[in-house]
Amino acid sequence: MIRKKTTRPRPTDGELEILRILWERGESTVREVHEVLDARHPTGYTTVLKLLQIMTEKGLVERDASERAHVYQARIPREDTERQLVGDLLERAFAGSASSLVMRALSSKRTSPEELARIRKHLDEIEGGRK
Amino acid sequence: MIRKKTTRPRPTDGELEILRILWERGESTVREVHEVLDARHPTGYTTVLKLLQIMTEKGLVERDASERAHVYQARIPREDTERQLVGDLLERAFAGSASSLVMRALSSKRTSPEELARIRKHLDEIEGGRK
DNA sequence: CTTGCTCTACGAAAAACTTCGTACTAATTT
DNA sequence: AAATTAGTACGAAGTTTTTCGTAGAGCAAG
Repeated sequence: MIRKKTTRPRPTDGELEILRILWERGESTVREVHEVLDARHPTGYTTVLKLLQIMTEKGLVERDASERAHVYQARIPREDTERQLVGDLLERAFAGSASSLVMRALSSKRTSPEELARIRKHLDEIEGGRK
Repeated sequence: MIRKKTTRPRPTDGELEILRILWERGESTVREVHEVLDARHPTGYTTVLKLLQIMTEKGLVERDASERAHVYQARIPREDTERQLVGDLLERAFAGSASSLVMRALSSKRTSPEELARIRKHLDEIEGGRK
């Protein structure tokens, strides 16, 4: 199969849910992923299996089939995916204006003083590094 | 048809594109929306028409059929939609951590000093208002 | 009036996602 | 050894999104 050079499409909702579990837990079997997912919202075992198989085809995860229960792990880094998703939303809904996006993010949900402080620190780092 | 009380599903990519045009232009005919959209990426006229019809059914836009060329306008405010989208992403990908999201937003694309200043101002306003 | 343009309505195909049932195989228990 | 359990593979159905083609109505020129 030929590798796509173009940018990856955003992961779907289902894919992202699974990726997050794999990022957190690291290598996991279908059963393990299913347990976490099923607790959040009832899901059939084979549903998770199928999704993992599709994600393997798409190159989102990697499968180790050496054991009977295959072991999966994410193949795309969390940071990259987060950047992709937020960058996509930035263009799609905010015409590239980061300040609008940040403003909405902060108004969508009460943000703790600690969070706000962390954001300030990021800003300092960025501006510091640029000056 | 019965009106859903639960939260609206996120607008799809196509819907968002059209909503943005309506937010910008205000009331518009299919032809007007099509012109803008087609310039961005080639789209058939009836494709836009159909999408607007579906969006009417879904309650995303409102149609004024008094003239021969129906006139559409967005029925959901831009701010609400932006908040919805960013809030959704916040939960879906960042487990509610606004600072992580902001950090990624800023790293997904170089942000101008003006933008950064604007963000600082938002932070000031939020913290000021809270104290 | 008839031809042609501009619209809307509607059906429907194609792709992408989600979900699950069934079949089959390998291991484990009784 | 037979029965149960734990897995994978695969097909397929249901839904949602995207995209158009075709039909038909209304109006305006010729």
